[in-house]
Amino acid sequence: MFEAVNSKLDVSQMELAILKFWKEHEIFKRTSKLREGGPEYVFFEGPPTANGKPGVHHGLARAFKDLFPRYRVMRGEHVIRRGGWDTHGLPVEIEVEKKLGFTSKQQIEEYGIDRFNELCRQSAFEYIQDWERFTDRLGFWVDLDDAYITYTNEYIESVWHILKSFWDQDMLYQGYKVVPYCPRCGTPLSDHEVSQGYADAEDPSIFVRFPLVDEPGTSLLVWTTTPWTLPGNVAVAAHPDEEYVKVERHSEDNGTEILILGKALLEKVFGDEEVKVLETFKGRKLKGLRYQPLFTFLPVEKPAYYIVLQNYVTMDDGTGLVHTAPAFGGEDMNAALEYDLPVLMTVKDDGTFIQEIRPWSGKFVKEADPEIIQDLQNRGLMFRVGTYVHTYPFCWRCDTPLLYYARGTWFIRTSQYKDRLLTHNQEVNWVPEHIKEGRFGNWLENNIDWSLGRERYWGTPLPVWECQDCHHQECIGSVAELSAMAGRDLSELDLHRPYVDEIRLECPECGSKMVRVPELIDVWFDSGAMPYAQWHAPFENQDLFERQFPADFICEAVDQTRGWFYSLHAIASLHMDSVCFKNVICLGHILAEDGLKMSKSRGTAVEPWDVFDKHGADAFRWYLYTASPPGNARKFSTQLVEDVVKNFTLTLWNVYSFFVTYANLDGWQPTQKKEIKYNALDKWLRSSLHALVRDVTAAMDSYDVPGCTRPVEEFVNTLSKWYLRRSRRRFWKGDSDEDKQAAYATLYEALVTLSKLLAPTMPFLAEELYQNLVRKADQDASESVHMVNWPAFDPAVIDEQLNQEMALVLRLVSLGHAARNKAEIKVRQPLSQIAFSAGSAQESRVIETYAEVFAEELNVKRVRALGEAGEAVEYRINPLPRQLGSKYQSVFPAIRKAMLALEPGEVAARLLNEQSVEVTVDGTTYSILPDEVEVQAEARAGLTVAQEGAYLAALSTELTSELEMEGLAREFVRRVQDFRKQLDLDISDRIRLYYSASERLAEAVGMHREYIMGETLSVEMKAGEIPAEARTHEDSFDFDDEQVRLGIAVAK
RNA sequence: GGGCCUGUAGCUCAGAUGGUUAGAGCGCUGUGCUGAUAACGCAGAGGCCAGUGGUUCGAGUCCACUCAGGCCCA
Repeated sequence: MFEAVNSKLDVSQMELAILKFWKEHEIFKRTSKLREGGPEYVFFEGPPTANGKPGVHHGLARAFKDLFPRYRVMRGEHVIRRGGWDTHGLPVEIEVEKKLGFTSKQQIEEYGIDRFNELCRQSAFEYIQDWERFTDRLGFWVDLDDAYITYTNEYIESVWHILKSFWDQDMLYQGYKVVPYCPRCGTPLSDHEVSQGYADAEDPSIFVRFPLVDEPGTSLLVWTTTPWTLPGNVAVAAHPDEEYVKVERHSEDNGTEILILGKALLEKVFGDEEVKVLETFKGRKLKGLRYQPLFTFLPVEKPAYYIVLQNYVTMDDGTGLVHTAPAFGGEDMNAALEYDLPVLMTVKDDGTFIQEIRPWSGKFVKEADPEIIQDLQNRGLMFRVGTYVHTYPFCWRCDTPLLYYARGTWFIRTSQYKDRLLTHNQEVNWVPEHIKEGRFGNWLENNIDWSLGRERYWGTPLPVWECQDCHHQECIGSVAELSAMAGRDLSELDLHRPYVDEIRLECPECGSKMVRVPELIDVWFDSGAMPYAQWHAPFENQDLFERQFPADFICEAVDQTRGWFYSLHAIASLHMDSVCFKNVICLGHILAEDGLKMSKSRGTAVEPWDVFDKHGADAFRWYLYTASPPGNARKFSTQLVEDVVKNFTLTLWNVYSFFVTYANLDGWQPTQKKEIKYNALDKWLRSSLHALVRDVTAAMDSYDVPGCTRPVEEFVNTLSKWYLRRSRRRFWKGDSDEDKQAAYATLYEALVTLSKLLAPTMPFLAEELYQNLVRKADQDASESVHMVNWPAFDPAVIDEQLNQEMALVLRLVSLGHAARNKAEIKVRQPLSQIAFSAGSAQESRVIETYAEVFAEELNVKRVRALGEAGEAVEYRINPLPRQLGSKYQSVFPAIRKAMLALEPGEVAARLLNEQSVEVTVDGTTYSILPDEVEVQAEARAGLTVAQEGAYLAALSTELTSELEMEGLAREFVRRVQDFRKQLDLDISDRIRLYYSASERLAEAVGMHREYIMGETLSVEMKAGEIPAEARTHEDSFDFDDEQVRLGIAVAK
């Protein structure tokens, strides 16, 4: 016996019970143990930071991450699903700073780096319990007890090892580069950090005169949006090949002045003002032209203040003459290197002017802009002042405007290994595919060196020590190495600041003191090093690491393209000369119902626990899998998850509870091994089922998530709405014959297979079905659906033709129902016959093959093909463009015209007999084949007809008294059934039935006595007075002008 | 400014290699059914397939440009 199933499913309660079952029986652990020795399937968990609460978007990634390991385990593979936590980095520091109310680095140092970092260590795990509960409830199987943690000494040591190996290969270098720099955080930002903080900003837009030294009264007109960089100006750049002009205009003091600017920008700059063009020339002519410096706060030790030629100059906006301050722009710095210009460092680390910039010393540079503008105005150098709205980068954490700033920092020479990065990218299967060549490929193509240094506190220290005297540098690759260099055992040392900083080494070159450089490394390097560092390789577990590298599968959202995806890929390419992950699903973002990002302030954020509590994790997961392709952004709401429950879960649940109910009534057991005589419907269902297994397996193997879920949905739908609908009677008919056995066996096979197919995607429901359907019947079966093997399909069972035929049957049945509706004759009234017409001879065969199915479903006595009885039928023919068009190309329209000009009846007759038809166009004769034309039939008047495309159903509506009697009998049955239900009788309760009916009805009941008793489970049926024992169950019914009084007594 | 993606019914999505009449589910309206009933059947309303121009006998599909949105980069 199966456990009785309540047709009303409480999803949440069911899932919680399954969770408990998994926990009590340690199913997760045992699925892994079970597959030990099997092929290794490698999954890398991208470590989240637990210093914020998990949201639905984390559910998205975790749902997708969970799917493939579960599937692979069922395929017999062994998967280590090790969790991980990303614990370092600025986000963590910022949170702690907020708590402490700090706004500057100085406060941190005063507070003490040791105490500060201790708080960071705690903060990184602030919400770890939320994460654990969330992960658990979602059914994401990942080992969090043994998760790797990026702040551990072991992890850091592995990172150091990689850095050292880079150092040894000269991949690590220190360089001066203009970097985006946050003056508040006091650190340069990586590109991926910068990219998170672009926003529209209004900046000054000023046009400044740079008076020429050798041509009094003539000035260069230069445009900039960063007045604060002007004290750092050392040159002006012009494009060598663009046209420039010298113009004369009336100046404000009623005199005239001469300005030089790009010709293309004349109109933009002067608008309606009339200016006189004195001269036009190429930019290269300007080379070396000297101008008077705007400011002379700092001495220059090299030639400066002249025009340089640079190809990056454009005529898009400004004046075509570009102010060059090497300390504050990448292109400026390049120009400085090319022309050997001086670099004026006018700004301190904290973003304020240095002492030498006297008027604005100590002022934050952006705040000094108005004063600088005023100063230039006072000196008559300002041509125009305006504002300019553009997108400008702000610090992604603290919102401070970033400064582009020349700083000494550390880099990895990734650009030198671009070829390797590109080659290995070719080995990766990206889902969606376009990321490979598009977003990620382009990014690699334009690779720039990885800026590694971070001047912060909570992170992996860069293990480079520098001699204070001779500046010799040593990179340390392990704790042992450090100990050896320091001359004492440091194995207990916390490898964080400030402790590492306190270690002083003796310089092997000069014997002087070496101290660690101040930088930490980019946290992305931490997470990108996880394939090695999670195992503490190569210091420990080297063999394990080798078995667990590279990954078969990783999955994160698209924003990781230049984050984790890149850091994994770059480190693996440089360190191992290998691909790091073979398959990657790159998820789109989750949007709120309004199509915008979820926002707490707009109230559009969805709380994941709401979803879990109301509709469960399975439905949540299923929605994410089926709603849209994984790479697309997806709108999300609780309502959409509810629809999954209603349309999918409950449909399946109904089939399941139906099966269990009747199987229990009949005492049916799956273990009964007998030759099964499948009927056509069973064969079709099994054919569909095995095709489903085939397709879902293929989709799973190619990481096609909609492909492994949507077809299941489709199958369940047809299972419920066609197979079960058509097979219902087979289950509740009295005797237990072969046909009934076949029905049970088929439905059981379908349900059990579904539970396995659903195990990776709906792990709870799958387990629930499995426990009852399989474990209840067979105590020796695997303890969990997640421990069984993935279902195999039998190609011999798959009959594509059968599947197509049944699709046609469904279509024709639908037409039959439409015809009945049109005739306004209910299905309960039997009719004499229905005739169908299909578009081709081949399709017409289906009508005969499935005559019985049609007869039963549509309640007709006879089913036939239209036209066979010689009734007058009109035909239309439809030459099919797909076939004929592609065959005859441009002649097709003429052929089509010629076909339609022929006598349709004759053409149809030939085609339906599978003969070809000849048409002549422009003297050429074409032979048109039967499958190139669709034949549409039209029935003569007198039949009730429903038509769709080439298909037609014609219903005979004449009623004989015999048919009417049968109709009445069926109506009678329905009243009895209604009554049974009303009385809340059990489905299998036998009854004694008493009735007194009006004359015609009584006659009908008499004629169909056996049928009625069988349908209503009556052991006795008597006309006349209702006996006392049935009095309590007595009622009257009127229908079809007939009356009946019924009494029911339950037979014991 | 550049790159990648998306745009098909009120909503969520399908629409191989181009094929003339663009589909499904949900929702809505009407109607039928009532031992699958938190259902089901049938019918209906609802689409300038984002726009413009091209290629073609034929374009939702291919090409170019434009517009809107998302993400990434400057």
